[in-house]
Amino acid sequence: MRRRLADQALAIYRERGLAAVSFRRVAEAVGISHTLIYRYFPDKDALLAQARAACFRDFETFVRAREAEDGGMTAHIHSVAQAYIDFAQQCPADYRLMFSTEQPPPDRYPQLLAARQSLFEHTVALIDRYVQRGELRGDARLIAHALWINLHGLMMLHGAQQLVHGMTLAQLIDPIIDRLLTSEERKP
Amino acid sequence: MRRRLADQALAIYRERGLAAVSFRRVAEAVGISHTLIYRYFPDKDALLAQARAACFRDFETFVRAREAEDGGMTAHIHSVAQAYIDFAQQCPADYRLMFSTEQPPPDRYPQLLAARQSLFEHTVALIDRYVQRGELRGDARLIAHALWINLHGLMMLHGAQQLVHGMTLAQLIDPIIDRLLTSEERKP
DNA sequence: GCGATAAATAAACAGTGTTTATGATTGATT
DNA sequence: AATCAATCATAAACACTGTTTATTTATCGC
Repeated sequence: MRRRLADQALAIYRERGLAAVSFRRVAEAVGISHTLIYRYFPDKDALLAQARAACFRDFETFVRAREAEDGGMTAHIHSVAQAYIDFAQQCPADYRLMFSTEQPPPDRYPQLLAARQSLFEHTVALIDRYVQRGELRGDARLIAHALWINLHGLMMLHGAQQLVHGMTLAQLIDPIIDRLLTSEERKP
Repeated sequence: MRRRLADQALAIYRERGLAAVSFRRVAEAVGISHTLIYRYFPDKDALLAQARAACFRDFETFVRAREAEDGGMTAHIHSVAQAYIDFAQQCPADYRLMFSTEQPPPDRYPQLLAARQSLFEHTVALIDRYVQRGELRGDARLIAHALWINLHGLMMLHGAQQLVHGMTLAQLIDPIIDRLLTSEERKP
């Protein structure tokens, strides 16, 4: 039931925006009274946190389904980056909700924290594999950070329509990733 | 008067969060009736857009005041990056508001667009100076993009408390910038 | 002084998250 | 099987919100 409510909240968010996500509307869509939601969620933030967690799980499923492991390290990591970009473009609402700056501290929602952490740890693990094999130098977690930093920063500028015209996102991010994978490790 | 209202809205936002920014509260703080705000702003989004624009202007003033031009290119650009990080940490609310994912398309608010563009163009200009002098290779706008992408991505991961412990933001971003400034230009 | 215009407010509307009171349903106990 | 308690579900109410419409107040040219 928690899932049905969160799914419905997400559906409304997707097609009508955050302001349209109200207990009344969600409850009506599910077919219950709006005060009954309080049996399943302590407040609206908790409902949205659950919806966010669902987004992160979908995000991870999407990336896992798209990553191409059989073309070598470079192709593999590029495919992950491309999957990240594709998801952000195909599901802009989900992406906005997940990375909204106005959400309460995620410490209070362990499921959300876990879903997001799981996605990130998947990236760390895949990079660490190549580090272990000696194909990549450096700390896997730091490289994963750099990758996420660039992907998220790129999507942010894209969302703000502040990118140079006439270039695809792939054209912008690919050289950055290449640089990330080929450059020597530094010790500051 | 528009400024007074936007300033007060920002003040309330800073200390009590977005949910607390209401026409009633802003109007009371300024000493007018809440419906009078409609003489100055068509709706709440417009009021918030004005507050955002003020943030961007403050942001630019802050960065300009902090950038150290007399230590050479590398020190100069590092100082700008550090100013960016410092502002985001000293005024987290302003930063959240400026880069909120839930704002209406900024095309509708020319002042906001101009303020943000002005800040970005300042970065482009400063980098272009070094490109013109031959100290830096590549397209200034692309390099400025890469810089912003990394800075914003870093602050996002920081805000999500997803960065490795025991490292300052400077320790994370400095090697990235060094790499950005020293690596050869690529033609994808 | 007076009418027209602008400025400011008050009242009202539809809708919100949340709390409290009220009714329906179930399940176990005697 | 009847009853009591605990849960489930709803309805009503509260204090808000953004926004619209009506009403009052002030200002200015003549």
